[in-house]
Amino acid sequence: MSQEMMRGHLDGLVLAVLIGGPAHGYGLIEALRDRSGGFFDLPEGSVYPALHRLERSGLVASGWSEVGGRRRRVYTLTASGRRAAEQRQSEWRSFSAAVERVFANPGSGQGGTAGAVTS
Amino acid sequence: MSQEMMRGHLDGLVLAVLIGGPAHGYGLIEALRDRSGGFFDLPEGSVYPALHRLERSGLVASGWSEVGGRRRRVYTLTASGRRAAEQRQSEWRSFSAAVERVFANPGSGQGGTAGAVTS
DNA sequence: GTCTACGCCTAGGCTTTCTAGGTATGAGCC
DNA sequence: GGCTCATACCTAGAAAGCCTAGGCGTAGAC
Repeated sequence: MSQEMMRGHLDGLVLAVLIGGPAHGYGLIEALRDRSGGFFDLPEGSVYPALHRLERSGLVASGWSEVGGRRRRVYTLTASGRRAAEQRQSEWRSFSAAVERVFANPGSGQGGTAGAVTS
Repeated sequence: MSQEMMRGHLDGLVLAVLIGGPAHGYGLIEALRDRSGGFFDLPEGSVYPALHRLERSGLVASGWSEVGGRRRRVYTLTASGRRAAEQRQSEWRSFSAAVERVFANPGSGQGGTAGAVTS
C-alpha cells in the first residue's frame, strides 16, 4: 500500500520513535504500527538493516539486553542522532508543505504553453 | 535537499501538475519549481524517464508540438491517468497523516520494554 | 562567434527497500 | 514428546527509482 512511498523516510521515522526512548528492533516495528494506526507495518528485513545503517552512521548506539530468556538489541539515540531526528522532521515539514502546494495549485496554467499538437 | 525523499512521490507530483492541463517536460520542471516555491528543482534526468514511465503505464499520452522553432513533446492525462492522480493524492494524505502521527506521538512508551542493558 | 536559455534524450551507478529465507527461545496445547 | 505461535535476531539477493553526467539541437542576445 505504501511500500514505494517509504523511500527516504524510514530512517526519519525510526529516529522519531527513538526520541521517545530506547527500543529494540521488534518493538520498534510494533511502535511504528501502533503509532501510525496500522499504516506502517514494516517487514523485519527493512527495519533491521535500517538500524544497522543508522548505527554505522553514528546516529544510534546499541547494547544487548535480556528479557524473559530472550536477547534483545536495544538502540538508543546518540547526541548527533537526536539532532538528525529533529532535522529530519523539519525537512519532512518542508517536503510535505511543498507537496501540498503542488497538489493544491489548480493549474497555475497560462494555458498557452502547450502549443499546437501536431500528432 | 530533498533528493532522497522524492522516491515514490515523483509520479504523483507529475500527475498532479498535469491535472491542470497538458505540459511538456521542460515546462513541467518549471511548474514543479514554481508551485513548490522553489523546493522541487528536479533534474531532467529524473523527469523525462518518469514521463516515459507514465506513458508506458498508460497514464499519460504524448504528442509532438512545435513552438518558436523548437519541438516539444506535450503530455496529457489519460482517463486512467486522472484516476491515478486522484488516487495518488489520497494515498499521499494517508501517508502524510501516518507520518505526522508517528512524529507527534511523544513516546507512547511503557518505558519498561527496553530491559536492562548489559553491555 | 560565443554564450545562455530552451528542449529533448539515455546509460550507468547508487541507494534503499522488500522478498525470502535462516536461527533460536518460551509458552500453550494435545 | 511434538506442534504451533509469538518473540527476537540476522542476511543475501532482487527490484525499483532517482541522480549524475553526459549527448544532441535550435533561437536569441551580446
